[in-house]
Amino acid sequence: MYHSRMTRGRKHPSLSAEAVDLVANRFKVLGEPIRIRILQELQSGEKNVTQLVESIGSTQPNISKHLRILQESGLIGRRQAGTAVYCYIADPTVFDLCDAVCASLETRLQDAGRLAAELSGGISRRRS
Amino acid sequence: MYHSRMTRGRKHPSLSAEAVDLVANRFKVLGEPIRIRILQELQSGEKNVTQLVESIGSTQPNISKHLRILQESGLIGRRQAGTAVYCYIADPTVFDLCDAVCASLETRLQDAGRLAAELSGGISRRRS
DNA sequence: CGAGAGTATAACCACATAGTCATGTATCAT
DNA sequence: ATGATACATGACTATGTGGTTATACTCTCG
Repeated sequence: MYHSRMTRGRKHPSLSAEAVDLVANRFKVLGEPIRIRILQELQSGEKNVTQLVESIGSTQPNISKHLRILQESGLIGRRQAGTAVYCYIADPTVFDLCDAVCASLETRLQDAGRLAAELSGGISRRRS
Repeated sequence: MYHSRMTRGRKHPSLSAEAVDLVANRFKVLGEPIRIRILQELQSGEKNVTQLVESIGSTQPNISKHLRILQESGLIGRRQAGTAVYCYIADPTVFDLCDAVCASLETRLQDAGRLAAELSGGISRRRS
């Protein structure tokens, strides 16, 4: 039996269904590579739609649609300047999320690498 | 012009396309309410498939499919005991992610609440 | 060796959505 | 006003995937 810790430090009273939906939806917004790319582009400062279209390499309607999703989730904001619309990061904590995922993936890949290295030795040439 | 900070503290050399895909995929795995629910159920200790089916209230094949996705992404692990398969959290950092999202959503909703409160006063009864 | 319990899997359907194309809208310059 | 630029939006298609159903697999027990 694992049983592990019953509750870890702070109490987590099992979120309501709506709260779970909100959290999952935030993750879902981030679950699209092109949206991660957009956030990355905006990390170095605001950019307008055309600039994003060029730097990311997609069509303008596609970028516009993803920008809308990012804005509706509160991750980015917009500022109109003439005919151009400049987008900026509205919730910088999103990069902490990405960093945390990167860290998790890194250890996971390191473990996989260690396993691969271990397997590369074969079984027959191993003494117990 | 916003221009903001050029780079914030640590340098972020714009991840490669594959790295972005990996990150986005991790987020996508978490972008499903039922999978968040499963992780939540496992937070208090390991459970077998039948227990998860009952506590979550879905069908067994559905839960099994989501468990597979969670395992392939390295978030959970499995332990076979007789005919039962017990699942456990393999990457506890996932709860840090959820907490970070919750915190972000909380401030966002608080802001929305403040706006709502402000709007509730109307415009006409406001002096400048 | 059955029989039954616990899971996994395959086939299928329904729906959501990413991408594209065409078009609409708004702002600026001439 | 006219044209041009920047962006948004609607319609459409293709693809991915969540959920269900039926079935297969794998233990354990008698």
